[in-house]
Amino acid sequence: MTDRDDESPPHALLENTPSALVLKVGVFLHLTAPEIEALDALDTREFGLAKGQDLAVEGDDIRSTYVVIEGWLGRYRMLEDGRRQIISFALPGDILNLDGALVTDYVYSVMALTDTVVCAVAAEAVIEVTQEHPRLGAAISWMGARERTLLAEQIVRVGRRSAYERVAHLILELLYRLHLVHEAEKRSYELPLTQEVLGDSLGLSLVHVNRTLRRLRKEGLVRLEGNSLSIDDVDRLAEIAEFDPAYLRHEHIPAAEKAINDPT
Amino acid sequence: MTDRDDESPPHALLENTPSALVLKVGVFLHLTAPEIEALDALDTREFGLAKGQDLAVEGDDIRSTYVVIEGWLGRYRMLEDGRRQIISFALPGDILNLDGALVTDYVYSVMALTDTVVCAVAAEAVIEVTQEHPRLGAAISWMGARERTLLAEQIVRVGRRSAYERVAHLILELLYRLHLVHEAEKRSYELPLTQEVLGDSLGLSLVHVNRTLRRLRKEGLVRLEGNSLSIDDVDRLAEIAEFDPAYLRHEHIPAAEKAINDPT
DNA sequence: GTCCCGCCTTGACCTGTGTTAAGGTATTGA
DNA sequence: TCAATACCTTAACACAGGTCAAGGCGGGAC
Repeated sequence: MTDRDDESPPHALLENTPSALVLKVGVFLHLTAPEIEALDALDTREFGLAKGQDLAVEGDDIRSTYVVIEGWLGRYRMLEDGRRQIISFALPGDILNLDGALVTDYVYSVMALTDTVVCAVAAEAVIEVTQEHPRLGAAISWMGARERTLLAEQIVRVGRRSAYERVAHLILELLYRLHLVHEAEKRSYELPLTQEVLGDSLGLSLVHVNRTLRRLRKEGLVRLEGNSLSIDDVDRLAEIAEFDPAYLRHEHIPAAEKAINDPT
Repeated sequence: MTDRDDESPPHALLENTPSALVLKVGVFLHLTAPEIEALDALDTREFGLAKGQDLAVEGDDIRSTYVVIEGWLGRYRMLEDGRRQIISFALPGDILNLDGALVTDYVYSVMALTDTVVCAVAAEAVIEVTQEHPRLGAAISWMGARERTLLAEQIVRVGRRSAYERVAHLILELLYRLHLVHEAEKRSYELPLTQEVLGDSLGLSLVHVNRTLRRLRKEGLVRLEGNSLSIDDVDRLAEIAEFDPAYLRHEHIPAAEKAINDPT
């Protein structure tokens, strides 16, 4: 994971791409030539966002779907008194607002948590493509299903786990998700989130996140220097968090391939 | 809402239906004759579940999608020490396991919270239908999007709201959802959930749910006799919960109709 | 240099919610 | 009739996690 010239290390996967969608969809579907063509024909627009900028805010009428090329974003909701809940993180390779054409005004906001680059695709165009290429529609359903799984897991995390378990669980989820897009080493990764952001994701206060991290450090489970997080004992951490990566699978799943390839 | 012969009042909407799917999908898409035909051709199997029975448990390899005909179910996860988190409720008219063919083994369990009747459809068949009728695929994407919204809202509820707000918020969400399927009066409905179940949904203990309901009662916001819940002051409750029903819309949305009807 | 600002860290104290325990009221079934 | 079960209710107490407050450190702007 290190022998690569070091200018732009991890997301080489996603570079030079007219349509990041092709790569994303290609992760779990062997695309045919016409399908690739159709995806590439979508007109896309790549642009950057500085840390802290909102990609969209509640009430916007978004008509685009976005593929994250680089950086992290967070979907969140603010309450009137300033409390914030981060609903989900979008990492490189993730898709935001998949159903832009179906769901009209947005009820959450999306913020760049680091400097980011995203690629916008007209949401209606995505739908149109699926009309002609139903397999792509199935692929999209699949992505949607995966997102639901992530959300469900977040509910369990926040609803029934202790602070200690929550932090451990999230750390592991991020490790696995980053692995899938080659943005993590074996047991470590760059975690570009402030403790405040972590708290707002986990339903904890900044201070308690700090206490909890301290405890994990003292117990020799993780190390955290600057933004570099490394996990010393993945197994024990997984045990503490009762973490099972099963819910994160999203490679080619034979059953799905079959169902999709085999119309009628 | 009362002038109807009273044998089987509310879900008349869903009765005598070879395929509850037609009704469900029809809620937000004007179906064409061939589409209806295709949906009706799916072979379905209706069956009942007694309260407390599991429709599926973690690890099952479910190959069916279910439409809830009658009764309430809950999707949940158990932790090893007995803690339970209910991720979402499925009410009459809701669909469970929409992506049965795509996601292999299930990472949650689903339990009948009341006596229920569900209608099973082979999940792969659903996919096949969408290959031939792409508009149906879009409709399914839409349902998926709606479910994600519900999950996101649950995350905010559990992550950043107080017990008092959580209970109020859930009470309102259920009111609105039941309205959509004609299972609620204007400001009241049957709430067939024990306080333990409410707690497991809201990330609270049974005892604290009780305390909180007592408070809502004492403040004249809701009445609860047996399973009959009625809300005395919807507006104030909504204010307390910071509840905005926008996220629950799922009627015909013009933008979506257009996108879907207008291929290329 | 030095001032500021964003972020981390820690301690002291407070409170919302969990836990334990006990009893109440229906309902069911023998 | 009584016992058992399922659910609700309430009180007393405990504790996880929130809040408040203070200070540290590093990097950027000037």
